[in-house]
Amino acid sequence: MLSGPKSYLRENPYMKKSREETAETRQMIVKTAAAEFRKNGLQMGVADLMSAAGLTHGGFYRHFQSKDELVAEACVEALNTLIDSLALTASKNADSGPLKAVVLKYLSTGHRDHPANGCAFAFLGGEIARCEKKTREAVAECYQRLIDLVAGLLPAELGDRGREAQFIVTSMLGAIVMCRIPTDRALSARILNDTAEQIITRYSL
Amino acid sequence: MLSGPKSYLRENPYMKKSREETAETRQMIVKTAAAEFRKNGLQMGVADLMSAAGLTHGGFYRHFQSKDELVAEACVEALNTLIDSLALTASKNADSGPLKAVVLKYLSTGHRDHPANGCAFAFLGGEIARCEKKTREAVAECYQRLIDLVAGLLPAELGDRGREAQFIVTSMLGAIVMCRIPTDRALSARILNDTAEQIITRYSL
DNA sequence: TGTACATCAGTGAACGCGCGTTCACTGATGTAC
DNA sequence: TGTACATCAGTGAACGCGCGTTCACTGATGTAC
Repeated sequence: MLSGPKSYLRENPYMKKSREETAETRQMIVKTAAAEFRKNGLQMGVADLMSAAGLTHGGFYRHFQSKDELVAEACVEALNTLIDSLALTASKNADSGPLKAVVLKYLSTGHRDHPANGCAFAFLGGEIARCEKKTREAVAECYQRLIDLVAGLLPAELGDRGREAQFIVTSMLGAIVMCRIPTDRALSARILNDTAEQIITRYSL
Repeated sequence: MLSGPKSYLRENPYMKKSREETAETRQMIVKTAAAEFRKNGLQMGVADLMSAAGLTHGGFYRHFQSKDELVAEACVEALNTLIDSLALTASKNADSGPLKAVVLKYLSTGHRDHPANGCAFAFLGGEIARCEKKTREAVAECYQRLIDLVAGLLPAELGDRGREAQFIVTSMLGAIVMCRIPTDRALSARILNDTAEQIITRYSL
């Protein structure tokens, strides 16, 4: 194969370095899109996205078949990064209430005010629900990952930790969706604080 | 004034019937938009919206200064209609658990599958958060209305009914946002049922 | 009451603009021998 | 090693299309006298 006819060459790992660099560029576009979509919504344009990544729009289709493909990957990237960072928060607070730390981090004004690093379920949920099947399924898998993380932080005594985790996650999600609507900062903060307090009290975190 | 010079005529209620009909048409456009926006998102076009209302796009600006003006009114219309219908459900079930009936109606697959009549917080929340101040403030007032409705259905013994209501509403909201993402109907239904069960159990509804 | 005029909701063509996507081209890099 | 050639990420102009908005026009209805 390695010394085979020309038509086979494309399937072999020639030009390794170039391919690695290309993959890095692609990943950088995905990461940029993950931030920009959360800030501006999924209707943000390909040209603006590429320029936020320091490139011009024409090169976009060297990396992606369509904008939809990027949307799917960017949502998954955004969610996995968020879940990783919540898992890190949990392990950093393993001794002093890991779930409490996760809840307080998720329901913080910092989360509310920095959509670029925030929860794509909350910032883009409505739009994702209108996306194509593949995107929705990939995002649903991330949801499962988040549920599993939270379930693992709940006391083993609890009857059905998955169900409790589901409730905790959707509660927090709803609070972040809602708290971003009012322009009244006090009302907004109250939504976050009330929800955090309810969860912490109910689960004695 | 009534017999004053021409320049004053516009301020008087001449052509009463026409003005009423115009107001009805305008209201019909708002109601159509309230449904269409929830189905397709706020980025839905003015031309499609007007054609869904049985009109052509050109007439739009006889009724609204801009699309943003319609967006604000349509969101408020959608939310008030939803809140009214939940209040009706509560009063119909005044004897047999009004809040339980409200929770089960909100967290139903019927709600999930019929966005045209659904909760604009859940279906459009992320997009509304990116709207202009006026829209966000008007929507936040509707949120307060919903909180007050739910708070009024909670037992008076509860310490802070507003806070409890806030938690119930954001939990339900988060569940509806999330349940619309998976294509797996079983997972989707589980999100709704788990949340309903948790709320009903916790508040002994 | 009848006639001439004014109003204005609704129509459909047109506006400039930005969208997702395509394409001919460039130039840096890797391959062939 | 040196030279001729192939690859392909990235560029920027261009594509058709749909967007929000404007405008000259229409025709039904109301007003003036």
